[in-house]
Amino acid sequence: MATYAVNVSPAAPSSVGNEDLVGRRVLVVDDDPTVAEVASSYLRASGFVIDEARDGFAALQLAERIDPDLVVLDRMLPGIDGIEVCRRLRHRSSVPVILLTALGSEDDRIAGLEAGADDYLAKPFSPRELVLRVQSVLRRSIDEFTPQSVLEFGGFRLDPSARVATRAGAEIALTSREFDLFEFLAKHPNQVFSREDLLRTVWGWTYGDLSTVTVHVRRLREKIELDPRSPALLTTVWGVGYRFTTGGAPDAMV
Amino acid sequence: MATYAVNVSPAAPSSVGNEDLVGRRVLVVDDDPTVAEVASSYLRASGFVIDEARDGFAALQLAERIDPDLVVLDRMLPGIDGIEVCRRLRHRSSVPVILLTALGSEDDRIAGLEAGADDYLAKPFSPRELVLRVQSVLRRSIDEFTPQSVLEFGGFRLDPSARVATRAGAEIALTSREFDLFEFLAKHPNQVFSREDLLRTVWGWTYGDLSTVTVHVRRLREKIELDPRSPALLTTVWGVGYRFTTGGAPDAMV
DNA sequence: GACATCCGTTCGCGTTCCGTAAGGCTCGTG
DNA sequence: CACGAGCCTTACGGAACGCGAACGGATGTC
Repeated sequence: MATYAVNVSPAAPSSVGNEDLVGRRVLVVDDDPTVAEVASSYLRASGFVIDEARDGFAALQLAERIDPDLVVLDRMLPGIDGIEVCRRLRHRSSVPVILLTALGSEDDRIAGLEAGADDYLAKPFSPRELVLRVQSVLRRSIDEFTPQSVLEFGGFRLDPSARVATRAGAEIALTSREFDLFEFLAKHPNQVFSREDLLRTVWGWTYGDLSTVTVHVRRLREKIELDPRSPALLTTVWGVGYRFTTGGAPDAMV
Repeated sequence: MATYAVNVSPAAPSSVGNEDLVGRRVLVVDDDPTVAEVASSYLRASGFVIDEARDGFAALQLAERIDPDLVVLDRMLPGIDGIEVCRRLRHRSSVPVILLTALGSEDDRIAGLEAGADDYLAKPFSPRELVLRVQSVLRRSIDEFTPQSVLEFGGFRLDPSARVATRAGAEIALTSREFDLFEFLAKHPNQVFSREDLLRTVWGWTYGDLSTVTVHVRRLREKIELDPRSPALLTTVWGVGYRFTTGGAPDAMV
């Protein structure tokens, strides 16, 4: 089944799979042992490596030592306040922070965002949602700092940073949209996407004319398919959407 | 005529529109017929397909059979306690659970969190709010780009995300409905489903012509059975329905 | 300012798929 | 063995869908 974790920015097509998240270090900061325990065990079950701190001071010290990939931070803490901890964390690193607020009050949210929190969760929260948010935020931050890798498959080569596509060394002249579409499909091969899916992820629209997708698929086919009349790579799945196959026959040469 | 993808709730930062939720299966578990009835009718009005159970045991059994997308679970149940039901549900699937608690007591909340509930609602609840919570939780649990697990059995291979079915490596050309039917049956082997069951789960209808199922079963048989005249995998259980056997003879040769 | 490029939209056509209806067959029961 | 209900098979019409071609507007370039 599918999903979405709250993404504020219009659906970024992430290439980071859940398996890339396994082993990441998460620091859980809460003075309530029960809450911390529940959160930790769920996160651990999802493959994260967990450290815990009971107050702000310990949190800062620990963060310094272990350099976590993400921090789950309670807003209300004995000693240094959660907001302040967040600010100080941010002062010397760009570690993502998820803030746990007492209630979804507007003030808390604003304060949290100002302090540099990446996301927040109102208490009482569901541990499963916490896991989803952690994964989502981590995915985003990994995306951001991972240099875009070049995609190679079946004679094609896609360079996202240069925005150049070649087949057997020869450049394929793609327009901007065509490249975006191609890139997304190439990053998620052997998966069917509906026109709505593509409109949301590639175009970043939540509504719109679906035939836009149809036409662009057609144009893309014209440039990458050997025989655009009977597509071999970018195939239509009737009543569902489109699927990109990198090369059922391994390395379908040109 | 243009076809539009419309997101009904622009307020929510999620990219999953409400239309994606229509037809999802919700299991409502409550021993009080009045409560169950109210909840069911409201959810049904919002486009969900509803099944009901009166106690924990029936709930677990039904969940096994129909594989719901979400469970609305009363905390107080005759026989097995709601919390325990939740825990057992979680034991073998990741189906989201919304717990109905007698009152927002702290103990209930903690116990629920530990058992893995996704959200709560204190009784008496507003049916309107229930619908909203169900939609919200479902939206969260839908992760679009995480490929689903591939099913393999007796020479067959079913890839739900690619929507490709193969036997011994050779692709079987299935239509959309045929694939859905095949997928559902393959996910619940050795179980008998009535035509009503299939119409509800695969088609997402609560009423309709049962012969629709009959015909599709026949069409599916034509494509997956070695001898469609005497089916070996998708067999008829007279007066009851259909059963799919992954390979009565272990690894039914090709 | 003229031109080329790209993008989103529109319309008509051919195809595919689905649901339903009708008749024949099969299985279980009395 | 006969009957009836349940199931299978076939055929068909309509609706949904995808495709191709072309148009007009917006944008950027020379």
